Amino acid sequence: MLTTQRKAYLLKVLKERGEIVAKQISEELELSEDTIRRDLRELAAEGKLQRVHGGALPSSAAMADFAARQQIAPNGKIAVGRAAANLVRAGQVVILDGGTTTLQLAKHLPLDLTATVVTHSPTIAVALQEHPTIEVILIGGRLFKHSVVTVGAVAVEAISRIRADIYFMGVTGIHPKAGLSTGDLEESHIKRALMASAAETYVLVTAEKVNAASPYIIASLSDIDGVVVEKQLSQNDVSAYKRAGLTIVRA
Amino acid sequence: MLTTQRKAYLLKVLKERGEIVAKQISEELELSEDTIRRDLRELAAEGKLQRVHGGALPSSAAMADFAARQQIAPNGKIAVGRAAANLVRAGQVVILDGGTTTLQLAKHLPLDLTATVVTHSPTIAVALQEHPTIEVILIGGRLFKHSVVTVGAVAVEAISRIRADIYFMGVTGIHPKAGLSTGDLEESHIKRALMASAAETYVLVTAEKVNAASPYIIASLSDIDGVVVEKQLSQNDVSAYKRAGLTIVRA
DNA sequence: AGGTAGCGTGCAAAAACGTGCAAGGTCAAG
DNA sequence: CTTGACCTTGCACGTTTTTGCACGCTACCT
Repeated sequence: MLTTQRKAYLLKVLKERGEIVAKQISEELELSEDTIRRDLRELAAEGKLQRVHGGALPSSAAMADFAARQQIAPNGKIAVGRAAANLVRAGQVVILDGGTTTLQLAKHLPLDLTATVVTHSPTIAVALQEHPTIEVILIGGRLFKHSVVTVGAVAVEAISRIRADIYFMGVTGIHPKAGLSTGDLEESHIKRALMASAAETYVLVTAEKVNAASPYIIASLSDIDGVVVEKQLSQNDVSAYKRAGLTIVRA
Repeated sequence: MLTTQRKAYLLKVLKERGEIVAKQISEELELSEDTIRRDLRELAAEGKLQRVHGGALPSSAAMADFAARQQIAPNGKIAVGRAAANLVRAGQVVILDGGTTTLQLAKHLPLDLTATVVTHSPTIAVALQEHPTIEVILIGGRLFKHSVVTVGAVAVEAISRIRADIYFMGVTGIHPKAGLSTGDLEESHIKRALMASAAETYVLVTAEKVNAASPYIIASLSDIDGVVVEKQLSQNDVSAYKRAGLTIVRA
């Protein structure tokens, strides 16, 4: 095992488990604690993590967990969410992705709207619990903690049995050539399955995600029907997507 | 558990519950009171909290106000939840019912516990998202809004494919003759399905539910293995359940 | 006023730490 | 192909930190 690999592993563990216990890692990797400690010291010097007695913890709020991200809903996300909520018609079956932007969508659904919402995000299910006339269908499966959505074969299977009118997708990047992408492989599969179960797919896009790409490709622009973007984006920024034939909703 | 995490945990508890009781925390974390007291002393020195006899309080009045609002869970539910959490062993597959008492159970699972939690409650899934080492399996289905749990054929089907070690059930009534009951028919079906998928079933019972019955019967006392009850209940109250062969855990 | 629960201190064992060093491996110049 | 510089890794050693326990003191409650 190479040093670089080992450090990557450490950062991965930190992200997934939220902590690193030096002794535990040394057993997992069958290396001495000294080596692990050395790595931790170096990663701490690079600012990638915070060294503590016994192991390491995430360096800062930069690695902020989902709970923290949730509290600070930027205006962009609120605007995009509200605009997308207006696209929903009475009686429709709507699929809502997980994520902070779609959560804003859910919170902005009109109180007199009668519709069915399908989601794989327990957070959104809880948020819609107070809505009087919306029927909620929750997709089960293994909980992917980082995004707080269910993933896995069980989830894909459940999704395949649903026919929805419209799917609102969240992404971490949208790019004219690379298409839509996200940071987790499992999630990209789920998003594809949700697309396949919906007649139309709209992507919710806040400014920082435009012309960006993440490791895992979900689909190309030609596979979706429209995007909801922040009003502040320039004509230049959206022209490529308009040319691709997408409906542009400015929030 | 790392020292730094423990201090973070203390501050979190302080924020959520509005107070810290040293003895209580030492039981939750399975550490000596000395260690907790030392931590409290250090945090007090940093001005992060105010040390008092028996534990600690928020340093500022503004914080105390916020904390007080959060503290809505009655002591009985907290005690029963905590006692039930202690029944969980490392590596087990645990089914958690929906409800406020089981939510307390989830919140009191030791932070270093490795286990799998199966639940049909999105609320519990969200609460466990912060837990570092617990794998969460969410049961999908139609959301029954009153209790915020999934129900229906899809849920029953998903449950039937799971084999768990122990199931913690919430009820609205437990009665020596009528057995276990709840207020919704769909939920009673789900609870039966969950029982069938678990090797053992424990029922969480707060004082007001003892010797009460609701419209829909879930099962008889002979179908379950134990109950977790509040300590305040008299011997008289529990004797009927003891005679039925149930394990009684007093919280 | 007396008993109990909580407190702080000192102490010892255990765990984690940093440093220096040697064995082994890699790579490139000779 | 050999040599030497350089890096990585595990171990030994002494140091520091952490933790639980024993002891006597203090605060709180009845």
